[in-house]
Amino acid sequence: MFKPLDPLLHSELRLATISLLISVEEAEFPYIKEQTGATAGNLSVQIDKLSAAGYIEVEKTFKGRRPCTICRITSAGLRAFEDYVEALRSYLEVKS
Amino acid sequence: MFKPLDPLLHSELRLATISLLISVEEAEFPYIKEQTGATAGNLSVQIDKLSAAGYIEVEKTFKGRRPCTICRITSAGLRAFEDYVEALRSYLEVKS
DNA sequence: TAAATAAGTTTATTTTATAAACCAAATTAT
DNA sequence: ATAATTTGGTTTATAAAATAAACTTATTTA
Repeated sequence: MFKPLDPLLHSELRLATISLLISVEEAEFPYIKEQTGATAGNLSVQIDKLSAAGYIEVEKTFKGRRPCTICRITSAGLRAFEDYVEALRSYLEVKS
Repeated sequence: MFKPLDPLLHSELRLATISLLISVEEAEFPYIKEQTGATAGNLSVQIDKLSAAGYIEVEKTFKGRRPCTICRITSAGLRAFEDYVEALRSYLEVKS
């Protein structure tokens, strides 16, 4: 009846982050922070979790001499998102 | 960009419960328990929260001499669900 | 050169979800 | 008849999560 919802994606900030990364090739930490309205600490933690799950890949480089964290969605992340959306349908669709 | 998600509905079991109640006029505790696969304790807690928020109304009666808890969605609950679904779209839709 | 800002990370706190334990009444088995 | 089990829950305790607060290091700007 109700399909289980991947707890890694069923989180407002992580879902927003993945949603963002889907349409954007790659994104830097401050951009994600700005678009989601998250605090840096919260975002840092959630990015770590998405990364640990293999849903995104994180590249830590430098821009000049400032740190620069770049995130990209992985194919596993994309698949997980699609599965999540599919599972959500079981909750949102009107039953006859 | 991303609309906030009502934390009361952004919970697997509470969302399933509301989703069920939308299509069903009313439902008894054991039925919701069976359909959602929840434990009685967990369901009891989540029903209380939905009730405290005014999203459902709970009628505690008896069936013969056994307790019988009947739940119905309220108009506030229906509206909250619709708002939640609308907010979710901002996370699920493909951005140009 | 002192203060403020940027870009994060780490740690602590609060909330939440969930499960475990419990209760009362009714039913079934011995 | 009474002991064990099931039904229909509630209450309390525990585990996990989200979030914020504090901190670090380097860089600008006043």
